[in-house]
Amino acid sequence: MLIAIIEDNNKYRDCLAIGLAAFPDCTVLHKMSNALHIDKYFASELPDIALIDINMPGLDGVAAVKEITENYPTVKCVMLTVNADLDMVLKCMQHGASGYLIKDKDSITKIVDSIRILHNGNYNEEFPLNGTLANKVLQYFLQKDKTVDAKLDAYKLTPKQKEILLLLYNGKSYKQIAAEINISVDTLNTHIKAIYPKLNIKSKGEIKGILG
Amino acid sequence: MLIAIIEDNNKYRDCLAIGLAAFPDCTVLHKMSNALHIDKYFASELPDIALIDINMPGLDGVAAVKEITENYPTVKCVMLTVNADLDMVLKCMQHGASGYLIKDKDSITKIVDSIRILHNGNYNEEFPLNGTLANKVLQYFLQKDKTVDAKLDAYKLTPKQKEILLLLYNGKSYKQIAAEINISVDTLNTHIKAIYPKLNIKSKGEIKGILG
DNA sequence: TACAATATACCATAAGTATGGTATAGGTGC
DNA sequence: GCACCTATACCATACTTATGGTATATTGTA
Repeated sequence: MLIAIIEDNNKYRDCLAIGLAAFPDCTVLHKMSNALHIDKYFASELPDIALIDINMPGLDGVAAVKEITENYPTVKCVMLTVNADLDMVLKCMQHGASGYLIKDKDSITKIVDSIRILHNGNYNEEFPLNGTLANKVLQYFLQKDKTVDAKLDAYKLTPKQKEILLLLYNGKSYKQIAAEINISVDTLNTHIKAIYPKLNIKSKGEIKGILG
Repeated sequence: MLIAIIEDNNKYRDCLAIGLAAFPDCTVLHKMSNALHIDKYFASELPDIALIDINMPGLDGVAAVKEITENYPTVKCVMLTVNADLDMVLKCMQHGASGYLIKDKDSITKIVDSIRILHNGNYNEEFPLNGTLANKVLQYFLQKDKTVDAKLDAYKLTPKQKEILLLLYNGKSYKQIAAEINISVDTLNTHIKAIYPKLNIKSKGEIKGILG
């Protein structure tokens, strides 16, 4: 497997390169201290896997993933980071990262195992993910999947407010809602003035962010 | 921790009870061979945790979870099963199960660890899940998330239009979107005038109806 | 080269949404 | 009874979103 390492910390980068070289099926093709010269390196030879540090000065890891997946779709990106930040993981996933490992907790062996899985298997079927992160991501999706009704309970809304919120959530206009539940648009406005502060939002659009 | 075991296999039930009793912080409160008499047992004393076998004759494990979470919301349900069936996991999650472990792969120690986490922590923050299953569930949700992208393809939108539609879908205001993708609000309006007819809609709110 | 498609931008107007205020009637609980 | 919450309604104003029109620069392609 041909590997590119994009990591600003010289020590860790070299350490990783040496560690990987110890595995007969791993060849470290490129070593970069930032993501600015990806094109230059990749022009000579394309790696199978790019190990990318998230926290880098200049062009950061997330941007690097985006660039690689867009311009070099055959290269699979595995993120390396010290912090298990859910937002970062989701961002990287959205931009097409293929895996997410944590520097301290995941050993070289674990890294090699992960990239082997990626290299041999189907990108869509495997996403090497650190256990702690897997749980966080899972929670995120579970939260997202929880029934809307259950979520509404958390905001101490009255039955009327729930009813209205659901109609808003389903994309209906004020007119439609007022007609449907037989109140005036003014009354509807009054209800909404009570609902939004409870959810800490300021517009219809943000309801999606609350209820998924 | 007070534990109830609901498991039709006598051998495994007793084995589990004995195993759990070896941990000083575990007390097996009830042992049941089916889920029919939950009320009778729970009337005398409520457990903290219910370990529930999925495959039981009569009232099955999924139904048991439902009954317990509805009537005894303080009791946390951990499912035990031999098969890593994704559908089952999702069903149990929807009905409020707090964890999902596999009989053969997850040892007693793992079970105890899991219920300790549940007992001490917040139900919303932890969901003990067998690693194999975690991956499956993760894939399921990732796949589910991808369908939005697939749906967009059906409407023959340009990349810019897709980008804008997704931002609209996520509840962002015109101002926010214009700032995010560095175009003027006027240009954004022009794009939207091109997008809505393609989707046969007339307002932001209706996007939810299209993309779910 | 010329055409089509895309992306950009501005103007104007109408419709919808957000937020402030004020007010009345019915129900709950102390 | 009185305070409190809920639901109802109206007024006014500001902001956001929707839709019409017109126009220009870029890109790819017939």
